[in-house]
Amino acid sequence: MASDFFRQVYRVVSMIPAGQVATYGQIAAYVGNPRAARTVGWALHGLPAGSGVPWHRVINAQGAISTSREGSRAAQQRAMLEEEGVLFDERGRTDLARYGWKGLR
DNA sequence: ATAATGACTGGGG
DNA sequence: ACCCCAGCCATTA
Repeated sequence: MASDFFRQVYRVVSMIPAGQVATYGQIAAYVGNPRAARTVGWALHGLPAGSGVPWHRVINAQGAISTSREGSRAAQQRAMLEEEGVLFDERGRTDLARYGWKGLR
């Protein structure tokens, strides 16, 4: 566990500013593997609570929460994002064009 | 080393 | 918009 890949993922996710969200594919691209979106999800899956990593700011390319397809974590993720200013529509989606993280630039 | 799995993504019907 | 399918990748058994 905790391979270099995971650490890179954690580092990138930690860079996401509050009030903004990034997609799994985007994180994957930042670590050098734009095709490893699934692996990014896997990395966050094994991430313990209180690790300091804002995993809740990572969502799928559709701007929706995919957290294990359902569960208490999904609801909590939505709540945390709303608290940061990220609003969801009726369909549970965010406006990536507005909240999407553009990167460090 | 091979097979299965999963918090993904994009393309096609 | 919705549903289904195939491709991709690192980790785990």
